[in-house]
Amino acid sequence: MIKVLIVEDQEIIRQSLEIMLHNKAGIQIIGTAENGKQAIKLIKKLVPDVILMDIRMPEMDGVQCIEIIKETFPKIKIIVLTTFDDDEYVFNALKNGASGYLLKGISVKELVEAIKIVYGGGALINPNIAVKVFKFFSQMANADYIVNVAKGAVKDLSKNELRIIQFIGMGMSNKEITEKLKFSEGTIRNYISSILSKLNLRDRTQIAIYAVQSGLTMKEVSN
Amino acid sequence: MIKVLIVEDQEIIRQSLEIMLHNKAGIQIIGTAENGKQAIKLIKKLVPDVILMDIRMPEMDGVQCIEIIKETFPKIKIIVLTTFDDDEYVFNALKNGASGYLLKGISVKELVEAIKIVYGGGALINPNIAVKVFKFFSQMANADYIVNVAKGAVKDLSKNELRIIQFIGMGMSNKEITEKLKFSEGTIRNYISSILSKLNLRDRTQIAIYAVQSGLTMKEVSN
DNA sequence: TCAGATAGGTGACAAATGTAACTTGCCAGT
DNA sequence: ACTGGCAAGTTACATTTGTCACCTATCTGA
Repeated sequence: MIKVLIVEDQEIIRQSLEIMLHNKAGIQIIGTAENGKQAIKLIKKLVPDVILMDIRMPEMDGVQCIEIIKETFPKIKIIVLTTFDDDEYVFNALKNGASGYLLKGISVKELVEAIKIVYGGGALINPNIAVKVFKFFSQMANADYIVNVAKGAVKDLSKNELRIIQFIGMGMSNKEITEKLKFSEGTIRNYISSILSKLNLRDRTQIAIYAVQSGLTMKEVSN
Repeated sequence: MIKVLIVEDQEIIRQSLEIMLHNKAGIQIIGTAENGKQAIKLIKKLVPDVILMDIRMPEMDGVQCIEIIKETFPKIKIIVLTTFDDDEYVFNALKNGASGYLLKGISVKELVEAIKIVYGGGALINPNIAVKVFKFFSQMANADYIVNVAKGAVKDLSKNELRIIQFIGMGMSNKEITEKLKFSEGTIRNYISSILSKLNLRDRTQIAIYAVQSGLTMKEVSN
């Protein structure tokens, strides 16, 4: 039995969701809330497995709500239901860890399916919303022109150089990096010079941009 | 009639795709290719609407192929078919502008549906792959701790300040920014000082990181 | 064993960056 | 007409950053 909580401010929709999901095999609606604040209180009592949540709500909007829920109950899966593809919200909701993003026009069958997929650790995006996600990625591709690094060059970087790139990507000054690695500041500067020439960049700011864009900031350095 | 081209190195799969899609209403297979190079030649002759493409291929891999196709024929839609979720490829394919990313285990019905959606300007992600995309987004969220900006502060930024943040996020020096906006370099520096204190950051490197992480670099400044 | 590479370090310098205090010109509101 | 506020600019200064030439120790392969 998957325990489901519905969070939705419009009564009509809230009720119709309840009716739709009522006595579907494997699904049990354990409660409903009208806004974010109520939802959070309920969650603590009822501990649902999956939450269906509207994104536009009074009091506390869905995005904030997701953020809070995910902090305290990272295991609870959240499916965002939205009337129309609210540009603004999509990415923030995804960023905060929603597992699904669906339009309300979805069929009962699809919704049930979605709940099961999400419960099982999967994720879902509505085709209409997928378009936005895809656009986002191609924007990232365009962003490449901003800091352009010869692809082969990255292989030439030593372990220390990679670590320094990460630190720069976290916004550290030379002094701070000096403390992390146990080199002298002069050495750090020399390393940075070498990084700049290898990657054909001009200054630490460009290194930082490269680090963030390429995701280096978040990787472990093994080499 | 949607004109479809199949690009797939394994003969069995290539043929089975052909058979699957053979005489489906609204779909016409206009050709098949075994690798990227062949595909590009064919595209010029046949001008398909939608391409079904394997991502792992000899000679020229799918990612490169997508990049080239999208450069010269941006209107052609591409659906990537993959045997298994090849981590490496997913993001690069999306970045280069693929409109769909599906596992080969898909049913005929779903595939036909997918082709139509993509042809109509939509996009698709397989649930299994959606998981990766969602993970990617939550990674971005985790990255927030690196450069931590008071959320309220962002509202205080003026239009000029926002534009300067974008330029810094593209790795420009003060001189370069001076040329873009028509202010004196001193003024730019004053603006940056003001940005730093509003966002409570220390130097332009941190501004750049913030710009990239928050996606500001890619947005239009309207205000 | 000896030449050469490699990791780390120094010091001096030029350029870029950030800060602060002050000026100027303009506009809105009273 | 006066005043406060704001956008833009100027100047001077302290700090940080990047470059370069050169030093030292350690190790490695012929």
